[in-house]
Amino acid sequence: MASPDTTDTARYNAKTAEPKWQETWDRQGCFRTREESEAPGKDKYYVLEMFPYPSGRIHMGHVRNYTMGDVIARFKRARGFNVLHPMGWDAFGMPAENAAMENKVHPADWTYKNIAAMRGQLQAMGLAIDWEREFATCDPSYYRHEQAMFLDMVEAGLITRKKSYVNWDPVDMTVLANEQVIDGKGWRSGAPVERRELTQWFFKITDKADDLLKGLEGLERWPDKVRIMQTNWIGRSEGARVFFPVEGLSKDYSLEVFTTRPDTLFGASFCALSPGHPLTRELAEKDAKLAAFVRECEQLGTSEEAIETAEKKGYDTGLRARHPFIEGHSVPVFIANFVLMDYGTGAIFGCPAHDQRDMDFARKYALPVLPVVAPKKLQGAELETFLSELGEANEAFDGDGVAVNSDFLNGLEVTEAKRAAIEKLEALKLGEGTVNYRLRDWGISRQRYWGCPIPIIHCPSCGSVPVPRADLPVELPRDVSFEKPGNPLDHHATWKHVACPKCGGKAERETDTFDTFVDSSWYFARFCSPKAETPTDIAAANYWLPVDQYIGGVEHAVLHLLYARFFTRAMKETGHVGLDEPFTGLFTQGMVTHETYKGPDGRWVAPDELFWKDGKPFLDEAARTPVKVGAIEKMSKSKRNTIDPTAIIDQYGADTARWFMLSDSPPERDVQWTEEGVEGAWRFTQRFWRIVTGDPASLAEPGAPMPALDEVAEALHRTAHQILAALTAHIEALQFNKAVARIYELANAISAFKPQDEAAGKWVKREAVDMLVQMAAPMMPHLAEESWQALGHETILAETPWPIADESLLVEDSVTLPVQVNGKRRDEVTVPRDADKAAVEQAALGLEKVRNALDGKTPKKVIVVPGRIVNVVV
RNA sequence: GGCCGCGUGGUGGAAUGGUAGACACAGCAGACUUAAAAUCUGCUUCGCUUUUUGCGAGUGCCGGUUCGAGUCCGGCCGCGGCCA
Repeated sequence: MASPDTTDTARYNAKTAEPKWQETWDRQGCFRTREESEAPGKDKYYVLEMFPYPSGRIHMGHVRNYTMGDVIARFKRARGFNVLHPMGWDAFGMPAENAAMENKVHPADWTYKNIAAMRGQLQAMGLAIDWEREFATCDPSYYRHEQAMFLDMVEAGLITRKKSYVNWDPVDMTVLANEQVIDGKGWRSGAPVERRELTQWFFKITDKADDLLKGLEGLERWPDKVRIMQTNWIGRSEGARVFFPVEGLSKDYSLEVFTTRPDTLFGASFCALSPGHPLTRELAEKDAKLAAFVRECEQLGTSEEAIETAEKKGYDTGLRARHPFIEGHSVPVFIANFVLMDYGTGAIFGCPAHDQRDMDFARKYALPVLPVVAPKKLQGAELETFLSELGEANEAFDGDGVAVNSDFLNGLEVTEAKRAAIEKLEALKLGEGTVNYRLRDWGISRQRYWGCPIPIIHCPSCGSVPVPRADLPVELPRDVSFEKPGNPLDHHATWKHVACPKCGGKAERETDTFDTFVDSSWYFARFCSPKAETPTDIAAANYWLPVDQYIGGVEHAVLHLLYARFFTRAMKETGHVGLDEPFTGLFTQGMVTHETYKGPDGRWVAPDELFWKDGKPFLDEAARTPVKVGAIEKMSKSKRNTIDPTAIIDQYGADTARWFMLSDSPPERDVQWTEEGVEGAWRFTQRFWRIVTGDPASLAEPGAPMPALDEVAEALHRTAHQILAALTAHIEALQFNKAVARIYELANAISAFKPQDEAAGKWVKREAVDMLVQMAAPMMPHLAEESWQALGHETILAETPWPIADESLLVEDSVTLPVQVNGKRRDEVTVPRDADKAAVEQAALGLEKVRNALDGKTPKKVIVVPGRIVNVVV
């Protein structure tokens, strides 16, 4: 085939056209944001794609994400909205420090260099972005406001400092996220990870758990999937706190446990404490064996999964806990590795018959298994059998049923029994009904350099003292070394030693920095007034927020989106914004995938290293070494199945890449990158250009008055307006693949158009071609501008209003209805649109094929759905 | 194991309960060309029928609701995601 970068003048040359139009848009300030006062009578529209981490190069996922956002931005602008469409950089984080350690480059230099490279790549995509609002979260001019808000939030009681377990890498001397722990070892050092207790800063997100849960109900333009994931993550569960007085201690002590199943209290056969429980600590001080057991537990990771899959282990303290309901009965107290200090009260009671974990534990330590719930339908002998089998079983029964062996609860169904048990506990003052959440407070301390410093000074006499506002920002020191393991801020010679702002005595800075999720929890608000002297300009924030359409990967369904929702509430409480929910519309796009290839040595082979012969890939041109085609997977460096967007843009142009990313696959689903697909997209850009410019003499002058239309001209006229209406609805609904199909349909209709009357033909073809170009503009903006100009228009398409479909052309005068006999299609009948049912029925029954199908029988019933279908029932 | 989503041609995918397969990719045939590429035209769910006309089957499987089911309901099978 011809090379895409040919200079043939009959071809559309993306290589020259694209930079030209990018420069024109830039020079004319087409995408500069208009403040409220500059846009009277316009509604605002804020479209935002999740901002990228500056890794160094954009990838196809970015291309897909930013193309979708750009289509919306351009479309909404053409539809008369005042649009905010900004871009920035999620610029703090570990990869910069890794690069510093590996390549001896300063994290700041590495980051800003990457930003410059990626900005250039994004600009080559021709995005309708207001670059004047760009910022990076590692700019002190950004993070100073984050520090100020942190202090506001400390004052507002939204933040707490407490101890918590972390994954500790003893070699790198750093805290690891759960996903950095692989098989219990640090991902970089390979050293066994320890659970360690550190004092850290926390946002009190659990205080807002109910509010965050309720808020989800109002987010109607969010995918249900994401709302369900957040609901599960918050994990609200109703249950009870129960007190078990402990015997065998020198003091009076009641163990507080949380349970979602107070109805199974009569089946309790032990209590278990978390290794981190205060009572455990106390006991461990006098019990070396217990202390050793606790240490062993701390070798385990902190993730629920790690704890869940580990072998259940316990340590019998010898203490007994008195049963709240059964006089004179007590159960043993264990320390158990599967009890989480962070969930509930850090202590449970075990009812082995009705909880699998408790069952496993009971069998291991030979504890009794007493069934206290049975399926309702079981009676007499069947019930006896069920209960005795469960008593011997290794499988717990956690289904619904009625209480048995449970004194005053007997016969009550689970829900009823829970309520009755709670009432009794409250009457006995041995417990109460309570709500527990799976959600934990958001720990934001990171023992790392490349993050926003926490603006606190620790003074031996005054405690944790906020850095005075006048001293903000607390800037990261530039002169740091990554030679030593651990946090460079912690062993910096001078930075951390300061005078206490309160007493003036010797004090030390907090050397932890913020979790980068903090940075991304408010950037959308900063975009409203990126240069303001305060974190937000409240008027600008009130105007632009909420984000009307937010677009990003589903991998952020829980953490980022939940934190941002919390942070917005916290900003509202501290007076920085005026709303609770930052994103009214959310769209989660699918991944970009590609085939994978494996060479004979089992190593992954990149697509551009292949030689194709007879549709099969080889490692060499002579086709001697075959390559195995593997699964279609998300593009990733490790599988070597990535395609570099810049290479594609160089070869085919940005419009081709954009068009391909929008074609075929529904945007929420994964899209497979294929060579054929991108070739097809490129060929269409050329065909588009030929349709528009191939025969200028066949088009009327722009703005020419409409002549009388003959039948064929009228048909194209209608088609164009119908397609316009459909495409407009598709883009509104973010159904880009369908919008693409409509463009093809119109292109096909124009190609197939055979005018009869010359004047009418010229006029409707001009209209159809103009519309085609305008409709394609959000998706292929450069090609559309070039076409628009070639069509003789004086305006810039980026500033031209969206065309309006003529409603009267959307309905046809006559309709063709399928005619079924007994639900089977036999023929079709064309009738006037407003024909009454009797007339349609008569026309349908008169059809020869229908009569044949009836075979002389009399119709029992004829169903006529106007404008839809006729069904003759025999 | 729980929750959620998805199963439609060779492929990606269309289809307010109303003509299943729009649109595209790939493939095949033809036109143009010395030839190829590009481009243009046509065909392309499967089976039966000599081609047409036509007939039959068909949206993972089984059943149900309905005049009518890819779509709604119940049960199964398979795949994917999240949580465990």
